[in-house]
Amino acid sequence: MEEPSGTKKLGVRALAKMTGYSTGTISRVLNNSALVNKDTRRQVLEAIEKAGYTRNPAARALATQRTKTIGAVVPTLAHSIFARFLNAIEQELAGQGYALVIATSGGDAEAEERRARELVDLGAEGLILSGAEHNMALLEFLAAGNIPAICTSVCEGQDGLPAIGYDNAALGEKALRFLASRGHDNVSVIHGPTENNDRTRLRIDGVLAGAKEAGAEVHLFETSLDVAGGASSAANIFALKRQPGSAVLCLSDVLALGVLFEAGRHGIAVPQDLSLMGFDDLDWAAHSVPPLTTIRLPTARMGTSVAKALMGRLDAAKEIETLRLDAEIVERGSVADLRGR
Amino acid sequence: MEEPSGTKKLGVRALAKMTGYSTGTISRVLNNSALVNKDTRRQVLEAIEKAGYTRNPAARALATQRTKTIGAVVPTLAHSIFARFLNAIEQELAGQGYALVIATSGGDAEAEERRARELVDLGAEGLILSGAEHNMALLEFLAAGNIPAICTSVCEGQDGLPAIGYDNAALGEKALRFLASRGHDNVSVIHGPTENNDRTRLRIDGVLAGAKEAGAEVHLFETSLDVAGGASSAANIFALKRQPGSAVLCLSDVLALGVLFEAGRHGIAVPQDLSLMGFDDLDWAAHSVPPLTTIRLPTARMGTSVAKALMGRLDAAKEIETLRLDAEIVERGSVADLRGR
DNA sequence: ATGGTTATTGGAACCGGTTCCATAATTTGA
DNA sequence: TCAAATTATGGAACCGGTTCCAATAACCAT
Repeated sequence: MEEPSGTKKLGVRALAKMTGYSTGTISRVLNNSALVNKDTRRQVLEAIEKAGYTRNPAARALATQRTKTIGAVVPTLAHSIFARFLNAIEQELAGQGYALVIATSGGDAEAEERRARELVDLGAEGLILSGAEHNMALLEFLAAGNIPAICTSVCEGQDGLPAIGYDNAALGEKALRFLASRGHDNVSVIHGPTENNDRTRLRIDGVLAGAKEAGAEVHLFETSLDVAGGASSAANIFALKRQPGSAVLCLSDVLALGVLFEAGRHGIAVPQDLSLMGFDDLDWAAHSVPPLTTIRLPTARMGTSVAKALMGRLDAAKEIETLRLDAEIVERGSVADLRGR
Repeated sequence: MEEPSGTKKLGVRALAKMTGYSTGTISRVLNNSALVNKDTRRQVLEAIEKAGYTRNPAARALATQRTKTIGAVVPTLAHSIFARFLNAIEQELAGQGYALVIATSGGDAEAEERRARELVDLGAEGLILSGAEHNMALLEFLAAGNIPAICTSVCEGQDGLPAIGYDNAALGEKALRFLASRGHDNVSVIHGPTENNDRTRLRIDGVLAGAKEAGAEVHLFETSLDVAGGASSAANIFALKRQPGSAVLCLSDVLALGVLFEAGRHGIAVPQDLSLMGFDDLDWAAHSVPPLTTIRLPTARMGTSVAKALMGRLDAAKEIETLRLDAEIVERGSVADLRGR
């Protein structure tokens, strides 16, 4: 209907007839096999070029039992932290001829399972998951199908799944200790939803542990994970009669941006009147006023490592090893040093 | 090597043997065909469940000649504007059982062509491209393979390609007219790289056209498309002996954030001392100090439309029609009204 | 009972590369 | 000069669902 032109279908067999060689030879040329005569290769390539042939990916995948596709299920693409992560993965995969298929779960475990199944059903050979907390059904599905998968953004997988990421609890603790070391013994912590988000929960656990050790007081404020959430939490904090502390720790930089704006709106100077610390090190953090002291998450390195691990598993049957990347505090100007005052 | 356990391979034929039905019937069940006895269906489904069978996507794709996969090539995933766009696409596609494969080009036309080919070679049935400006080789490739593709973020495709997006030039003009209508007749325009970015060029063209009509003066500042770029351009502008105007128009919100920070750093009040206008309407724009007056791009609607159009083309051979979405100015507090002063 | 449907199912052909095995051609070695 | 390699190539079998056509069974109205 679209193409009443050509001679039906253009496949290896047609190419074979055209060139006088066999399908086997055509295929060998297509795959850069060493066992083809230079001259033959040239002829075949010419024919391919002239005929405008492109190979059928499905047939190829069926015959080789490889799709060279890996899938990633992330809560959302709308947060730059995930986008950055996927960007790195994609870069790494592309270099080896792999494709990245993505799906979003909205942070829901059921949805994650569904989407993961769909990705596999559409050809994904390996999966990248977010966090360590997954549906039992998903785990069984992965085990049954012997599908390699990696938990990311955490450093400990669930139920035998390997993980590549950072130690959220340790980082939370580190952040609080840092603040305490600067004399802040009463910290307001703003964080996103804990439901369906083990990374946030782990960070909170770490913060609490750090507070206990350092003898600091902590107040938790849960809100939506966006600038608006950060701003409204800040407004709440500022409105409290009894000032709940001299520092605000945001478990995501987006929240910190909201706090920064809200502080500006109230004429509260950072860090003179209020110290602020973030988590992520987003693009703007180095340029805000004041520049934000935050924890730099190794998002890009994580993406690269995940991609490499998965490809190693698929291409060379190399077992995927859990990897803990470290993240350091980037000290800029948003936290005041209260010692000795 | 991995599985010395089972009885070799588990396919429809094995399932047929197990249940006593034929491969045809198994397939019919798998595809929810209406012509299967209720009872038969139940039995087959049970067997499938028990055996933990999952169908081979490649074989299915080969037989049906459909992969239900569409590909998107974007300059980068690291900018939230693209992430938001892809998020919307993914949501829409997922509802219809389609998968989204992504690739990044870094804004380079050669790379775009290469990546587009790879996506098709990996199974993409349709392509989503950014901007209207593409490699000739890519266009030929698409035409030769009769591969549906859509140019996005623009409202006019290249060489017959359909487009779904907004009118960058018109919006640039609209922005400048808006500023002029508020009494700003000397505007500094900060924008990202124009090389390999027709959208930015179109916006600039529009701005210049608007300036001519409104009798306003315009100064262009090109920089990198990030907060740092916005900040450094702002610093340059502030440093100019002769104040080049009372308003800064940023052709991307990220740049405006940099300007906002830099202004704060210099003690320049927005909008009292300087008016600022953006482009995109990112998450934070409604919450900054002052909230940013900007042009809200219909990113999500664009994503949804693109997905729908592509699926309509693939599932129902419906021709893709170029679509111009409109974007309006969101007036918040960052532009001062100079009239009558 | 009879011709004609309608509801189900069997099964082979097919989708289009890949790959292994056999064959043929050319070279190497002793 | 003959056997053993080495190099190229042909070709059929195969990957695993899908689908079309034929076949059987059950059902209907006259």
